[in-house]
Amino acid sequence: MQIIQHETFGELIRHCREEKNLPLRKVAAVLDVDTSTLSKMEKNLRHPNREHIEKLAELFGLNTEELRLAFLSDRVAYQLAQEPISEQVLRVAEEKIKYIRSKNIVQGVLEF
Amino acid sequence: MQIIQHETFGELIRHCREEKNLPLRKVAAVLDVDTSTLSKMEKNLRHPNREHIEKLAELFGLNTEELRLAFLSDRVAYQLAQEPISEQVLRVAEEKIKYIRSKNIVQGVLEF
DNA sequence: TTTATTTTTGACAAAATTAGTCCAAAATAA
DNA sequence: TTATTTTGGACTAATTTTGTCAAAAATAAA
Repeated sequence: MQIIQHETFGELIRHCREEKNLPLRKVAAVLDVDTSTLSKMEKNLRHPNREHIEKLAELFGLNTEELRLAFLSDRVAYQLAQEPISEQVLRVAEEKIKYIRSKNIVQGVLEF
Repeated sequence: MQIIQHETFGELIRHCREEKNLPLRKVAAVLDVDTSTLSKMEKNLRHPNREHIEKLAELFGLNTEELRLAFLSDRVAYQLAQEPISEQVLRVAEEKIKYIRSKNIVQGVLEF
């Protein structure tokens, strides 16, 4: 399955579910949540945790990382969508991440 | 004052305060919070709201946007610092923001 | 049509997170 | 020393987030 870049996490898992012709009921059972919760997740009204993402990835044959990418990028995008300075925020954030990581590396060993 | 890119929001406002030789007490009064709250803000243990940012910008003669940039980029950076895929997250988020904005523009009018 | 099944929605309580204060201790300056 | 500033922990209140339930709405099957 080819992931569309601007597809939200919710849209993505809904499309996967529809592709497999599964009712919410079935997928919700795998995640161990109510159908209502999953319905909201597909509408981005509830957010997945790591466990949800792992189970969904397994179920739909996706890479865990790409599902996590979809979720994390959604979160950042919605946090910044109304900010006129979003572009700069992303660039500065990228630099800060590099800086944080460089600080946490002591003689090649990661420390957190 | 020249803003250092990898300086956190907390570090930034502390440096500004020290430059003006103001005790926490004075700045906290402007923000209408306890010195303890401001101390934590300078250590990034509490976060500023829009009002705090505006008052701090005015007090230190900074642009509101650059202060907000410092705060928002911190938030994104700390959310993604432990994610191996942070770079991709930033790129996809950028695309999603463009997409969200394009959806919200109807005949040149912003709709939210 | 009916009937069964799936999906959506709002209301709600529980859980989790965040914010701000108080106060005492620690650090610093006078 | 003494005064002032800064810090940190404990705590409560406020806010946000989560998941469920139950009923309504939508869709599919008989």
